[in-house]
Amino acid sequence: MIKTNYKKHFFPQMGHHGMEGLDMLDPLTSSSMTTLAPMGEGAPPHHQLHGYGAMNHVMNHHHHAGGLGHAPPAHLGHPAAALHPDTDTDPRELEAFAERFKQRRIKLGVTQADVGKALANLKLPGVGALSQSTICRFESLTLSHNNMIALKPILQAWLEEAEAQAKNKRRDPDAPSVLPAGEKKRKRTSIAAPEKRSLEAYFAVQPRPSGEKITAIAEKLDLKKNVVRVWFCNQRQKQKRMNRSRAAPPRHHHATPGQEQYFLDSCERVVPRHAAAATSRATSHGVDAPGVHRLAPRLALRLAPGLALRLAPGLARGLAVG
DNA sequence: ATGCATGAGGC
DNA sequence: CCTCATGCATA
Repeated sequence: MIKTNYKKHFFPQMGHHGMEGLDMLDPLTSSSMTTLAPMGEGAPPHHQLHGYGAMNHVMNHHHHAGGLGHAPPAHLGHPAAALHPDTDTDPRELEAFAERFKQRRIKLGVTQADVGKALANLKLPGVGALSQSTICRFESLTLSHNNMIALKPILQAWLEEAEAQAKNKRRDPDAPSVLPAGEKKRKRTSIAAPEKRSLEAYFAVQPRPSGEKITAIAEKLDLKKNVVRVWFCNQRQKQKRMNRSRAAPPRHHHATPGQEQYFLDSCERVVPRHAAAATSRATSHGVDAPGVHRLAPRLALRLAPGLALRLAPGLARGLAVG
């Protein structure tokens, strides 16, 4: 089965360790008190992080969608974006910066995770630490355009500060890093390949299935409804992320009911009834079940997503008509 | 580097 | 419910 057993919220009492590197701004020399310690000892208990473990999440009050910065108009890519001289919203500039950033970061000998933590030391208003994931995504431009724009100035500030500190090296014994006690770990559901293929096929014709549709899909693939819903949400985000590569504007391509039904049918019964199939393998501790194998996907046709739209209609009508 | 997830906001 | 920004857990 899909084991998604994470334990809901739960914060460690915090205090979590005094994290090591306090000043990761200067990784090379690793330690200059000036940049101060992340959190830990005397840290003001003011964090409203919401996550599990202990990292912070910094989005302070107010705006959200604007991210840390703001949200400039940013329209999806038209070729001729010579309209606004705003060099900061230019995808090209972002791309260039991301690359420079990564190179210089590496040159400084700092990891993505280090950068994330060090950001908190920058003490910029409203800016706290970020995860390795986010830094990685920034570098690979796998964030939304607005998110990239919001993060750029922050990372740029860090980079400058880090390079400045790298110049005047210093040394200091190091800060200890007592790793905190273990916490409950949340489990990640792992959707098996066959199911994933079915979901992708469906997504190709209808990226935004209704709640009922989602329920139907979940049923057929033997996945929890929420897992399917989240999958579609994440898929949409991915599709959107940096619309680079060209403009693929917001087409509302609506699939005919027939098309949807067709795909639903094609995904059908990937999982045998009952038999709690261990679709997702227990990632990690095997709290889970015995290996159950799933049947091969029933997709009648292996079509490229794009093709599916053009070819499926006829078939759909003939086969299913929803 | 990425997949699945949470949560704040917005409707 | 969705969108968005983010992150833990993983591969």
